[in-house]
Amino acid sequence: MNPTKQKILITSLSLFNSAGISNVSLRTIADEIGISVGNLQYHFKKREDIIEALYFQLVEKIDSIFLITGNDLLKSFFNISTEIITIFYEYHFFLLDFVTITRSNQKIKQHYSELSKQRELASLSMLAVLIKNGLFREEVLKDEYRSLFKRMEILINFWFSSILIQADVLSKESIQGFSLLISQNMYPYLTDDAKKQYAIIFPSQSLNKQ
Amino acid sequence: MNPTKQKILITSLSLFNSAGISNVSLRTIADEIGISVGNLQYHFKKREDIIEALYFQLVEKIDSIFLITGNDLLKSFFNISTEIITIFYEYHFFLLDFVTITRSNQKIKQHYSELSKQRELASLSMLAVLIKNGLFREEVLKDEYRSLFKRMEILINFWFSSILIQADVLSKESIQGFSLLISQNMYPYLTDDAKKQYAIIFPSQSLNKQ
DNA sequence: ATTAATTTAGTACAAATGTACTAAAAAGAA
DNA sequence: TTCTTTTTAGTACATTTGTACTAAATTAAT
Repeated sequence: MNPTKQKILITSLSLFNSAGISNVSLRTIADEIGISVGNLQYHFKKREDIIEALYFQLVEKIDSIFLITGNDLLKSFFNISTEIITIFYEYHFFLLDFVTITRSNQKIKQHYSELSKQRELASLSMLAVLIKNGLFREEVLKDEYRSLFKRMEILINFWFSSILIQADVLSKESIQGFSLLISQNMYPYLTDDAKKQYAIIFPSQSLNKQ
Repeated sequence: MNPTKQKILITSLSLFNSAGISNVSLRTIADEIGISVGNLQYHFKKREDIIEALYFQLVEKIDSIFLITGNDLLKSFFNISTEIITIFYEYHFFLLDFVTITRSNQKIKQHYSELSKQRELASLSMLAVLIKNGLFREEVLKDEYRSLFKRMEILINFWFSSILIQADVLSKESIQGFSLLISQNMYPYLTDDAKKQYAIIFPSQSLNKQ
């Protein structure tokens, strides 16, 4: 890719993340790089185009996660959400303005909508495997795991938002808090066998029984 | 309250909800009411002041929920989240732009931050009562119910956002989906006794055992 | 009825933003 | 070299937005 184009994407990402999309104009980006707005416009006709490009970068990175599959089934299941949130952190501007972006960009909205459906199917079939391997219990409520997926999706998409509505800055440490949240969300669905493994994977969460 | 002032708040709320804050200017509001911008400015010096006023309206309404306590402990516990989300729907503009608003308004951010802490304490003591009454099980992980509260908070705050990043419009029906999500989030923490009650409260969620 | 306070309308302005357009400079191809 | 294409810079413009300011109109008070 054209080095200028690449520089624009990297700088935009950094500025978007730290200041929020609405506070970053084309001039801000151009000034930060040290090029003219005309030049910037030559590479990206509209501001939306930059956001779109970054979105598809993000999607690609997330996709690559699902290609790697570990040996320890349960552990890799927990790891996936940590890996996702780590990449999401790199692009957190997008999540912080998720609603605004999809509101003004139909292309991204439609793409994400499709993606979400695919992810749901993939997650449910992943869960089916975990059940078959005796790690997750069977459903005891109707659509229980679809509901679990939905909740996970919301937690992942809006975790950083939930931090920033209270804190002044977003730091990388917030990723750890997320892992705790997610693992505890899963816990009740584990079989007794898997719960023992859980205690080994997350020893700090264990209760000191008296 | 001054009738014009009241009209401004009602109209602003309606416009904010349907178009999103960023697409509603002072002129839009004034035009919609049929008054001058000058007049509007007389009542609310800055656009932020309208948002602030609406925020505190919202907070007040939510507060009033916690004053009412039903007889059936478990049922009223489930009802609370439905009541909250119903009021949130009335003010959904706020939740859809939660990050943007708190980013530019320190007063709201700090107030919400305090509020959140209070709500956490209130929820945990509520849960303590439910445990004492044999409806919720004891914690089996460290800070398990704090984590549950956190998850509930995120789901409540960003439920409408999670709908709108995929759908084109937000309808009142989305409230039902939320109730399902929340009740299923609670289910694993219920005692066997409470699970039986659950099956009565939410018969449609029961699995037809074969 | 006169005065004072409140409410409303209208105008104007400065700042910012996306974007269109032109021309120069640099790079590549023949 | 000469010609073309790509890349860059610079200028200019239309629009929007929040907001300040002035003056008229309305309402309340005495």
